[in-house]
Amino acid sequence: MDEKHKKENPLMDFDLLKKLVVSIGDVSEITGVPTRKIRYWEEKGIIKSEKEGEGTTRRYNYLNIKKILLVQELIEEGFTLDAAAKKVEKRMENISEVFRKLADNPTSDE
DNA sequence: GTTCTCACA
DNA sequence: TGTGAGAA
Repeated sequence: MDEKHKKENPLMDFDLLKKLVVSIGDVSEITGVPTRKIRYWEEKGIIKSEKEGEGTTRRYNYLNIKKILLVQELIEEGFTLDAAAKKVEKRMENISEVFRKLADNPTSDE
């Protein structure tokens, strides 16, 4: 049906996604993962968060949330943190690449 | 609301 | 592996 992008799709608001940065509490609500667990994973080095300027609060962007989501799914399937982390790292490479591509060139039809 | 540490299952 | 409780 749609062969070309005539208008902007709200579901493809990559600019918003790239600017989307929330705290650990919001991530726990979105991912359903307790804040304790998120800090625990980061403590193990599975996930990484960015510090907000002068604040010490962790800030997570879309990629971080996606990573947490992937880890959670894998662990629930029976994988361990290290195993899940490895698989997620692999996935993140593709995800970040595709995401960057789409966000930088949303008018490309492929 | 967030951070950290100590301790437990 | 994940959580509870206390303290700031």
